[in-house]
Amino acid sequence: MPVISTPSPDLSSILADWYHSEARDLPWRRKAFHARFGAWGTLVSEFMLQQTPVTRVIPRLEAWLERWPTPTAMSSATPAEVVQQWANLGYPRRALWLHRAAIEITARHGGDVPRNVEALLALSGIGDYTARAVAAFAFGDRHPVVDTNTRRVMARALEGRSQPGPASRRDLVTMKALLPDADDESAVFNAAMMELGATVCTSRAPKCERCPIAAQCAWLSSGRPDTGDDRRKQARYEGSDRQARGAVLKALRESDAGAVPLDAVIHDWTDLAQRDRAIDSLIADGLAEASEQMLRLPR
DNA sequence: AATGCGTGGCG
DNA sequence: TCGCCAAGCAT
Repeated sequence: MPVISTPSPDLSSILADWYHSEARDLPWRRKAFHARFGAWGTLVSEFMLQQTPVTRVIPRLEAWLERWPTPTAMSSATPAEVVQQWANLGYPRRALWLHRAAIEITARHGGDVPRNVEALLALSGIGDYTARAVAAFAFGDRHPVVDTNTRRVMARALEGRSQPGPASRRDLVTMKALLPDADDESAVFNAAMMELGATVCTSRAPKCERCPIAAQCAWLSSGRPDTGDDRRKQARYEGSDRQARGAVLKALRESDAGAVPLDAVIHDWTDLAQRDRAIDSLIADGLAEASEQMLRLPR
């Protein structure tokens, strides 16, 4: 009988095999995409993917990059143009932050997206996730990339919980300990953990029968217990201030004249105090400006 | 550290 | 129908 036992493959090689055969063919994973747009392409895709689903980002990304193929190109745009191009991707402050980041990259880094995580973190709109995603996926460096997907996979596979707890910087430490030693393998590991969480180890109705690491999952082996969910619930959108802001901004984006009379902005809105609140807060956020009783996108 | 911030698809 | 959820960030 066999004297030589086959070593059981480690987590990272199982995930790498699975990733290479099962991962979705997304634009930002193509070699041609990196050849055309470099790290800027990765950075823009990551901004758009902050809380906006992949399927909604895909049709908007290429148009953005064709209009502004480099940080320097985008740095000379106006906020109004950027917010307009962002359209209905949601959370329009991200468009302003991306614009500021482009200006900062042009000023501080000669127009080249920095590779260093500290430098990336110093840019507007870039936090722990985006900084390391750019460093790992655009530059191939070894950093723990922690997002909602990897946190859920770690919570289930490692802790046996049905949902992760609130996001914590400790997650970075946990993820880093799982990374393979080699830079390139570590980038694949990050991508594979995210892909697994996005397509198999989903928040609701996870497809454990299709999971490549089912055999080593603490949650599955203990019978998928409901361990509770201490994540904060999302506030209701219907009737919210956010909905009012969204309606005002939509009106500004769609205004042919580029400006709307203040008293005509979402004129059919029933809660007038809420409408005024929305306008004031958009101005405070730099997403709108008022002059001569007109409201417009910021110039 | 808890909150506020868009929008739309899906079960 | 309607609540859940989505590659987070700044304050």
